[in-house]
Amino acid sequence: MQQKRKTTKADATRRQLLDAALAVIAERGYAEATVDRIVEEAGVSKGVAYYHFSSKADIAESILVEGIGDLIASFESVAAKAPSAREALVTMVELFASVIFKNAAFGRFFVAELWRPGRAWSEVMRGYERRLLALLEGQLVRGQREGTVRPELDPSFESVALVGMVLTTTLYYIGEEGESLGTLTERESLFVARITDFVHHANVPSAVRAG
Amino acid sequence: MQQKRKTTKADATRRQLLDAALAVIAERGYAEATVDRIVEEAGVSKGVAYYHFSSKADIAESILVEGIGDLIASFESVAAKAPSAREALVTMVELFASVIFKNAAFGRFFVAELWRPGRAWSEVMRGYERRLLALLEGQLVRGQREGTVRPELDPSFESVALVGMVLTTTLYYIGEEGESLGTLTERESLFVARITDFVHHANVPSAVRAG
Amino acid sequence: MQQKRKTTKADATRRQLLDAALAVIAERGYAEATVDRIVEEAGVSKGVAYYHFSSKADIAESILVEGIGDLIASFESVAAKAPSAREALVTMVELFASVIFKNAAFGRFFVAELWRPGRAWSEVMRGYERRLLALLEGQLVRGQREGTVRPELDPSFESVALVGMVLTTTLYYIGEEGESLGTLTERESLFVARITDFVHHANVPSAVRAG
Amino acid sequence: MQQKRKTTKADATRRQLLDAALAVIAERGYAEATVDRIVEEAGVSKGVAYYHFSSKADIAESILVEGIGDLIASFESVAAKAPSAREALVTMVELFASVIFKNAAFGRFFVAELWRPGRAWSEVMRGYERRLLALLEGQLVRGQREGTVRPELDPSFESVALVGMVLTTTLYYIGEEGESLGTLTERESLFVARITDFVHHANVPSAVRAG
DNA sequence: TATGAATGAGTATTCATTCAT
DNA sequence: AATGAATGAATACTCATTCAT
Repeated sequence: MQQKRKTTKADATRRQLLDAALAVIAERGYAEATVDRIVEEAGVSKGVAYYHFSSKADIAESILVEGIGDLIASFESVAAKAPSAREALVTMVELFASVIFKNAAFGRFFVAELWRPGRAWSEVMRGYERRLLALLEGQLVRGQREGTVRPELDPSFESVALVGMVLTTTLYYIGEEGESLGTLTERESLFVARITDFVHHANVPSAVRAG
Repeated sequence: MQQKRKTTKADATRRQLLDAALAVIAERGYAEATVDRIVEEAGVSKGVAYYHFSSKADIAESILVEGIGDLIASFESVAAKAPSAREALVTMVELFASVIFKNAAFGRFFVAELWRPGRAWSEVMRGYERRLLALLEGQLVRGQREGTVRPELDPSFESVALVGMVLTTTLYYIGEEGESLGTLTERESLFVARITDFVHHANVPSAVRAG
Repeated sequence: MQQKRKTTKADATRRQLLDAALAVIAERGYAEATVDRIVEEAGVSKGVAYYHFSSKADIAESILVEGIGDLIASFESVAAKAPSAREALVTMVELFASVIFKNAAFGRFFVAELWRPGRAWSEVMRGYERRLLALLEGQLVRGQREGTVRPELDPSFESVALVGMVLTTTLYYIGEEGESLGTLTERESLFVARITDFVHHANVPSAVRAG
Repeated sequence: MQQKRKTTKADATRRQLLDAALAVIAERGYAEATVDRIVEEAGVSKGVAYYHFSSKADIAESILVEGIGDLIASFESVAAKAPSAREALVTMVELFASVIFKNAAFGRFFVAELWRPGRAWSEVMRGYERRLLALLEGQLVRGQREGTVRPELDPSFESVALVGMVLTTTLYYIGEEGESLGTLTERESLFVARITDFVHHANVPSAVRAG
């Protein structure tokens, strides 16, 4: 118990650092985020940052891994429960957009690093990306089996397209309208509907849609 | 004449610097591209870089402005000549993807900076972005008038989605298959077709498509 | 008894720290030996190092003082028992070389710190050095009285020369041949004989030697 | 010529840095010498240090290499000119001691690094050391041929012993008496004579010496 | 006695930019 | 136009030491 309390406090420090880092990185990007600013924002000394993480890159990677990890967990849950690929895809896209709406900082960091040349992140990070894309791809393939996704579509291509599109449009929207706090506003929900509608039309065979 | 030759030589140096800068930036991103590496790659001295450009950011912005400027010019030409919005959009998307295929370095730089928080570039750069998006938007509106784009689509939303999707999928494809030299290969053309098909389905009303 | 057992355990921890510190210092020198590495090597926590020692320098000094202290004790015993200066000197040199052979880490640390500019060690350490040199010097003076050391030799000079020579040659030998475990090998004994022979010739007047 | 002047100025800066670095290192050793102190001492900015050298270690290595290089050149000249091994050895030892007398800073740095565990210096440095020892060794072998060095001596062993002895005794002497400026004082010459006498007795066969 | 989280001053190194030539 | 030496502020990272538990 004594032990536990200590561990908890150390974990709290770790969390503060991650939160502060995300905030600072979101402001000006990874490269311009300084460790000094991060620890100042977190209200801890510089030393602890290096006690808990091995480097600035390690901090950033932890943020990305954690964020994508959560997303992957949600996607997996959706994949397991959704009665149809169509519903799974819609929910996934909604989830993804929601996450970005609620944490634009993470979205910005993610989009900036996802296609960044010469990325600093390890193979671990790439593995996470692949898993995220694979979950989308899986539902697209399932949709083709179920007849709700056009057979001529390339699932691998489209999973990337979906991620790129959701990220870019949502961030663009936030840039113009401001970030969301708490639950999505009506306008935001409308916007998400626009994405799912777009995807729906792109995917579904005319015959089915007409029906 | 003396004057002209000199100017020409100066222009050549400027060109060398821009090309070298793009190559270096493409490798590891803007932040990790050093002026030292750029002048080394260009084979000129450090001082001359600051004779031709006011700062490192100025070099980078010149690259972006030039690249997007060319794209805008092409788009404008397409917009003026295309007999229908539908054809204009397809051509624009093809053009865009081609540019990236032939110059992945530029594509990577563009995608990294387009949604980057706290961007270093001036309003000039934002103006270019807006013009690029406006040209796509214009054709989407035209398409709605012509009945080949679903009226419920938001042209502003979709122009952003198009740019994001084309950039991300093309770069992803290049990452897996390697960059193109010279004209597009058959596989690359097939890939571009996949994008236009996706867009087509997302845009066109069922009735029209069915027809 | 409770007391004693505790003391014993505390002493064990102290011993572990000293041994670990010597090992770490021997690897890369005092400056590059970190307290973190030392406690890791010792298998104890960081705090405990500062419970037993007041500083990193204190740990290092303890090692040196202990090592030289042992050497001094041996030298004193030799000085008391040896029937002649000549035998005393030979035994001292043999002892010194043996100690280094069996603990190259200590030898390296000693030689590095002995002539180091701006040494971190206190006057205590200097006192030990002086005592060690004085014991050698004492036997040289005795040898002069006994007629086995040339009168024109400066005992102060030579005591330093002996220490320097034994340290450097032995470490050089170890560097080439590897450290000794347990008793000295035949080759090592041969090497030590080489040192004593050298010293013998340098010291002894021709008349005596010839005799 | 314009060119030459520039080069000269750059070289002067380089020299200033090396001199300053030696002074600072001599004070407290390599590990405690900071680049800040060095550039302050040299009266230049921090940046130039890294323009001329790749790292702090590079600066230090340059000092060592230069110093030993000079010594090697002198030794080679002596080896070529000396009529006998005996004279060559005496001159070499005198030269070596003189260099240290006139530049104790270098001597201290040299002795500290020569047997330092986990040395930072490259193979280049080791090569220099070997060449220095080889030149001494060469004269010892020659002396054995000429009959002025006892055949039972191991030249490899003794070359190391000589270097160690000269370095340690000279530095010890300087520590007690202070460094020399300009030519050697009478006392210092006397001290050097003491070394050569010691070496002489250690080397020469009794028969010869008696003769 | 022992733990390990936290501190913060210190350090090497980088790099955009300037400037004398 | 061009060179390359020089500047100095900024930055990631280290590490001896402290301290609450």
